Amino acid sequence: MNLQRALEELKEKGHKYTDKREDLLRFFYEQNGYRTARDVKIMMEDKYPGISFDTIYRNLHLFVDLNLLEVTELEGEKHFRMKCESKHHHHFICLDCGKTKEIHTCPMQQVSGELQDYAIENHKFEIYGKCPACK
Amino acid sequence: MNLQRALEELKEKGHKYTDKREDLLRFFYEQNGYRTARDVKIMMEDKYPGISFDTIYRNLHLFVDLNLLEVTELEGEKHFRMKCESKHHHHFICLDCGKTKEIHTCPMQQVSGELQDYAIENHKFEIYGKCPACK
DNA sequence: TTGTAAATAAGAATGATTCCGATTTAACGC
DNA sequence: GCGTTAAATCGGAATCATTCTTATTTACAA
Repeated sequence: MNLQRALEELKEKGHKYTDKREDLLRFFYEQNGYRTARDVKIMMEDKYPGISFDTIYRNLHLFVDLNLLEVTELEGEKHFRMKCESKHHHHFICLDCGKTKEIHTCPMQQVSGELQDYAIENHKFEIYGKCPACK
Repeated sequence: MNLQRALEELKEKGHKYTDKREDLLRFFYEQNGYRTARDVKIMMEDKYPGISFDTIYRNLHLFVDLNLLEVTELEGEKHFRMKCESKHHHHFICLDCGKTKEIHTCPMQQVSGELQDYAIENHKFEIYGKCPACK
């Protein structure tokens, strides 16, 4: 899903187009890593001085609901990244720069047998460390 | 490791014995699930009215450092549980009651090949849902 | 028993996130 | 284009988890 398609999706679901939303989405589409609300604010303040955290969080959560972004919790802070289009996978996350690498191993098939009477809702498999550039 | 052994460990590392520390550890040893600092405070207030969050957090972190407790981040809050003694494994976590079930599948062996030039520091594999009792 | 460093209490401070009331704006129909 | 209206935004206060600070208390070794 590219930026144009994402913006159409927004409209189809009855949300309004705003410059801020386009720029926020573009920010995530232009990188391959997790970013915090604070990162977003710093980036947006160039063009929109005085943009409020309320706007940023509201939109981040909207985009997560619309499945345009995904979120993970790291060091007491929510981190967001563009939603991957490729088939189900997990991520290595660089603790320095936030960049990610896809991991195409998922242990859930082997696990299901161990959880017969449990209602599985979701799962998280993440690997943390330093990417080659930050090492 | 049982409660007595944990308390000895405390002393060996040069920390003092206090009733609060014993009760805090016992609380975790008596259950099999993740609990928040708030949960601990509520439990402790019966016996120690006016116990401060500072004391609770300080001790929780001390016990994590001493490898007596482990911690995970869930819904914007840190959750703690007794450190498991059995060999490396992961957990199913009930989103209602916090109780856990050990998962004896770890995908890290298969993954290492995908991360040749990366410095892996740690990883997290957790499954979330409802346990049989809460379902 | 006493000295001292560790532990604790109480409450202020911090940092991320959410809420609220007032204002602005996108989009729709005319 | 113009007016209407619900959605979006702003600015700042509020909230919630967590940490810090300062003064006081306590465990325990000598």
